[in-house]
Amino acid sequence: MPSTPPASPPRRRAPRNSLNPDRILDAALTLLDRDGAEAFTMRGLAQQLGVGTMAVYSHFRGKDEISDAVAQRLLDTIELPREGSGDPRGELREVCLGVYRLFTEHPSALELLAGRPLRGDDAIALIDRMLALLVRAGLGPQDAAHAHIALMQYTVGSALWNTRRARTLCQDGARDRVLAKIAALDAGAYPALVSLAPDLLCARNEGTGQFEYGLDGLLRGLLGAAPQV
Amino acid sequence: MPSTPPASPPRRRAPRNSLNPDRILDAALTLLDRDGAEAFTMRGLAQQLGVGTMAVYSHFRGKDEISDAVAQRLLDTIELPREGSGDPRGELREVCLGVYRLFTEHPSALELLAGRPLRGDDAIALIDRMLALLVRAGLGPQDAAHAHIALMQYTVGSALWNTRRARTLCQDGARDRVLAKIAALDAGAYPALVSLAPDLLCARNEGTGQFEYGLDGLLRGLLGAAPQV
DNA sequence: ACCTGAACACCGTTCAAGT
DNA sequence: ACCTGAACACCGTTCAAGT
Repeated sequence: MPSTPPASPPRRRAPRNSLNPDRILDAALTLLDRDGAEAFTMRGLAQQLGVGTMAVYSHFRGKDEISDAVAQRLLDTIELPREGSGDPRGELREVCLGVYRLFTEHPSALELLAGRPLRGDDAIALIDRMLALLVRAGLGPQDAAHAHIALMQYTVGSALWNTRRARTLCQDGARDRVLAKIAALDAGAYPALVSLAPDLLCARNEGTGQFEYGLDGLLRGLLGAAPQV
Repeated sequence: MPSTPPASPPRRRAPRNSLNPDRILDAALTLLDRDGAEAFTMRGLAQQLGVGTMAVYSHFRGKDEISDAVAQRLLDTIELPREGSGDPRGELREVCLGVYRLFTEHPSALELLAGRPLRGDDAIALIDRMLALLVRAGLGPQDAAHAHIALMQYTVGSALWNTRRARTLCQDGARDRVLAKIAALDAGAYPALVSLAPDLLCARNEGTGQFEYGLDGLLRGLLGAAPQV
């Protein structure tokens, strides 16, 4: 059938002001969450918007600027617990959980934020809040600074760990291959691993339980001995 | 000068067996460490080897297989402390420091390993060792599993944090821009951050000091109260 | 068997041109 | 001003061909 038109007919020219930074960022976040940062392309973004590839460049300098803007917007969505007069440890827990949730709900945020300096007001507010809580918990300036960084590192590391694990385990048959590998382990050579394998697998599937286990341990170790459930 | 030959004359055909997997992985690691995972390309690798782009494909299926092999080789270089009968906490510290050092000395290793399941024997040995130490420290099976994952997450997060920070701070003027940003902060709006800014900057430049601070805190919190220097 | 260049289907981005 | 396609310099990889 020689005269068949192409399957997707050439898009009509987009009306004059149909595009704007907000619409672009919405589409970018949708694609980022759906396909991951690695698969995020300018061409795909334009297609999602129903627009020529270069149209986006009228609103953003390029891909990096879009990634930055998406990251910034995500940071702004972190909910800080309302200023409480209660124990600072509980509030610190909430703040870290908020950051963790952001990163696990938007896995691409990790890749977007990991490399860039935090320069949004909300990120600043978050850091200030954590530091104030650490001081209120009784830490001196240097301890508070160290503790703040340690908490952020643990939180980011946990989120990264989980999202990467999730991605590799979602592939077809990956789960079975892991189980087979474990079953094949030599119990003589790796006794601890073999006997704890069920617990390891179980710990992984716990959602935020694993994160909270380490977070509570870290807070306990950093803030002092108060047992607190 | 119309007859000038091209600056780099076409490479002679490479002798028959000059290439082998080891030479390829050596070159790959060199490039990865020098330019980062993002800048690592098959074409660049072939050029580094003085060989046509496609020559590498005779020894590896593709880029992913090379990345996997490099990651595996790096993992194998982690030195486990010799089996000690002493306190498990000190040994756990050493193991985590070893992993941390690997990741900070080879920043690309993080990107290579973060997404892939650990399937080398040395990685297995490392996990087994950590679990055994945690059990020896008195943790039950589930606690040991949780603690092991938390320690890995913290270690990976710290290394990621540092290498990314280092990369962005190495760019020209980035350091000054950060300082200017801090100086411009409103002390009324962000009192804790402003007063602790010097401590934060200082904590960052400490090398492994910051990492050890959090690691000791985490070990203290996970293993129990024994104070230990 | 090992190494080669040309070619394909991608990518981000520059550019000159349309409206 | 905003949107467009063609073109450029990249990328990983397939392929048929050289040695």
